[in-house]
Amino acid sequence: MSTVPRTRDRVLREAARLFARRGFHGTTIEDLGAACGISGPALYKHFASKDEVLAQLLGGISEQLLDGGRVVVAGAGRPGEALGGLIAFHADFASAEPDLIRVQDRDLANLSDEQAHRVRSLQRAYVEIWVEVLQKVQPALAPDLARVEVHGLLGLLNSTPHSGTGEAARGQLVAMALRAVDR
Amino acid sequence: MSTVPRTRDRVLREAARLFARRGFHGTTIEDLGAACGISGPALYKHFASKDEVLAQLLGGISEQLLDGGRVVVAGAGRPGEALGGLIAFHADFASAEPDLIRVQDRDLANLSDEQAHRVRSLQRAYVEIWVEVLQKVQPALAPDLARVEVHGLLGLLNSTPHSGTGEAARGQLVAMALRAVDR
DNA sequence: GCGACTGGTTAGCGCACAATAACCTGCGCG
DNA sequence: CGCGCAGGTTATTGTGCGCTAACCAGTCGC
Repeated sequence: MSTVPRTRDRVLREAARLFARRGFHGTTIEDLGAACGISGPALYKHFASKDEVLAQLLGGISEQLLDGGRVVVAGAGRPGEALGGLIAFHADFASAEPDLIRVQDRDLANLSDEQAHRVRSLQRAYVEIWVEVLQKVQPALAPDLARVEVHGLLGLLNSTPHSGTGEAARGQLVAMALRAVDR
Repeated sequence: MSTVPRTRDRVLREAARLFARRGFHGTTIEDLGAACGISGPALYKHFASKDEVLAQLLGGISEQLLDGGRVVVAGAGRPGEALGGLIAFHADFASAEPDLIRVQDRDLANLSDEQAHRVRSLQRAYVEIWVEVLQKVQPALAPDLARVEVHGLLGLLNSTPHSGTGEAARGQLVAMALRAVDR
């Protein structure tokens, strides 16, 4: 079915787990291979370098969030609905993938300049979606304060790696986020 | 005046800056020395190892937060006042020291098991202070949900490295945090 | 004025680990 | 059947970097 080999995906999944726990530099090529049932340099049959693994991982996350965010906003009617949708969407993601959340804002610094730039612009675009929506909900809010508020919301929702990923936790965080932007 | 040499403190300050930007493994001993005006292995006159630098840094942060939190709670009257005090206190810290915030939850994994354990218990104790206060404010809240809520608040306030450290930003985050726990 | 200590220097060692080389196996295919 | 290639293996290389060694300058106490 999949034209792309399955091992590659496996590597990315395990990389998320290991990088989240021990960090990028704290994980060796051999660790990563072992976690995938293959060992060591076999990874180079699928990725050009260790850095490329990280780049694929971070790029994938950022694209997934950006795409999802766009879909949510496109499908929403009133701005308030869009904001609620973004909160729910991000909470879903953070709750389902705490490892990815962890890696995303922790190991960006370990990317090559070029890749880091790419990922950062995706992230920026995602944040801008939020900022635009928030500014429609609260037109009086200055743009830079809106950006502060968005980063605050994302920080709140991204606390899943520390706080737990259950359905109850997710609901709690969503409720807090909604109260935080409600006035 | 200070019985302790000044260079040591300088190293810790620069370490915070460099670790925050490039990460622990992304910063070499020589980088760190150079940033302090000395070069390379001179660090070993002040620290036994690179890891000890990180340990001192993280330990210092955790103790500072824990002590500060205790003082706030001890000096507060009603529980609501204590919670507001904790929020203001943490916002002050996160706003003044975004680098420390960054390093704290990013490079914990690079500590030795022993040191990591020490730091983690300090962090846990700090979180417990928040949880206890929050539970007094909202007695109906289940303990584990209170913990979720606290981590959410800390995540929100800890967004300063992404969102900016101005006075206006700090105020915005505090306001959000207060709304998030108000009902 | 001379040991001893503090805090700095440069040179060099050792090792972990990313990356490569060289080799093997099974499988689709004309 | 033989050939190419996808996807493994182990052995090896190269190097970045943490840390030690050996040495030197200033400053104190006696």
